[in-house]
Amino acid sequence: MPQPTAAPSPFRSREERERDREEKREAVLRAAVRMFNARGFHATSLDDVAASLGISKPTIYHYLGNKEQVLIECVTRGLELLSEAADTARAQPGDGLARLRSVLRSYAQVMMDDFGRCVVRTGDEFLSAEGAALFRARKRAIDLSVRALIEDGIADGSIAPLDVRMTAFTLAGAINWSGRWHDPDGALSAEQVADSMVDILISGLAPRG
Amino acid sequence: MPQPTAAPSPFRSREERERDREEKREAVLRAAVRMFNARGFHATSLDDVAASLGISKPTIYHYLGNKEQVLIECVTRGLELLSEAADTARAQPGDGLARLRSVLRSYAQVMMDDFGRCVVRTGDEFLSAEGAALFRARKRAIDLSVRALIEDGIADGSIAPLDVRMTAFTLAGAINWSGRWHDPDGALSAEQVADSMVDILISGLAPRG
DNA sequence: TCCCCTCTATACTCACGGGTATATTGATTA
DNA sequence: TAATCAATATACCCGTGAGTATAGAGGGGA
Repeated sequence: MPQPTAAPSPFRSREERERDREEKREAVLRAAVRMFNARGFHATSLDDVAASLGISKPTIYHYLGNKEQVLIECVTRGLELLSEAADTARAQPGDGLARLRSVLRSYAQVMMDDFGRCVVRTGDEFLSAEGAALFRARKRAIDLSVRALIEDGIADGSIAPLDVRMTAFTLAGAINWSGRWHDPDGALSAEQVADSMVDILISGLAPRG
Repeated sequence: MPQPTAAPSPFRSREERERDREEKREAVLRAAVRMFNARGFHATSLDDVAASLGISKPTIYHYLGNKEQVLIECVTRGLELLSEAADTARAQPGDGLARLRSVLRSYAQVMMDDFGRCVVRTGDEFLSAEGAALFRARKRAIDLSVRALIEDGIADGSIAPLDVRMTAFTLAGAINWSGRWHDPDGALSAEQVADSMVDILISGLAPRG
């Protein structure tokens, strides 16, 4: 006889307690990433983050090792979203350009989200040597994903024969930057901005003959 | 009877001393901007900057008010170079697209230079309220300059009728980002990179019919 | 029932770094 | 020659913030 969900017991089972813990960890990360994005990593103290959740600093240390690890987890979340966006869109049907368009749109939307923004705003300077190496490796993987797609497009004729490396950097730059200026509470949704940017990048500025 | 320049006196005149002072100030700024770019503003102490010049911290304070002012001077240098690039290129002959191309190239080259890089890497978070306001105002002026150029191009038919604001952000983003990844000691010169990026942005990815 | 494990807080330590008080040297000026 | 000023250093103060030692409260299991 299953328990009615409307009458939850105050006694928590093993899994429930683990889920609670995970939830709290996530809450810390979400609070931290918002403050990092708003004020910068160095200008945000863990006391500030704790206060914004109504808890104290040692509680944060109970869930996460140290300040750098908080940042790394945030950045990792962002990078995972980005990789995911790239991989799922890449598996869709269509020619190279169509798939690239799809990837860029997803990519851009992630960039305007909290964790994506954190990826753009976090320079290698903020991380320890090992952290920075990991960070670079993951970013490189995403870059290679995009480059592969551009190569596909060039091969099938849907993309002009451009310098692949330079094209990837140019696209990434334009899109990354949106994480800097886009205001989530503004008039334009992330989706609208993403679509506009991608259209501009694909069509270019010069009028089509 | 003019002094032969080959036999400089060890006694300095008024102007010479002022020039010396200015030179030293510049040297501090150059050293600082390099370290800020390499390690980040907060991670760079003025002791570090001083040490890299073989001087001590109070000497820096002798030439500049405080740490924020050091950063503001660096950023201002960069913004001045950027404005200059925009204004001179804008005054050239040609249709809107040609002038925009010229502006973007100069802009990109500044971005890959020490002071330009500093502009991209410095978020509002690092500055005090007044500093940030000034910073934003100057960036906005440059943005408006670029938008005006895009509007000119649309008006004269050399640029497709795009959303001006979004186009300006997209272009700026792509170019700003080069300040993050371009390695001045690498194989590609700033000029080469600038030209490539601008070509890609203007022509887009889709093959020309 | 008693112990332990989880979660949380208070209150601390300690290093780092921005900024300053003060002394010194040497050149400029009265 | 005395007074002054620019340039520089040494040695300090002190706030901030990362990280920790310790304690207490309360549920779960033996």
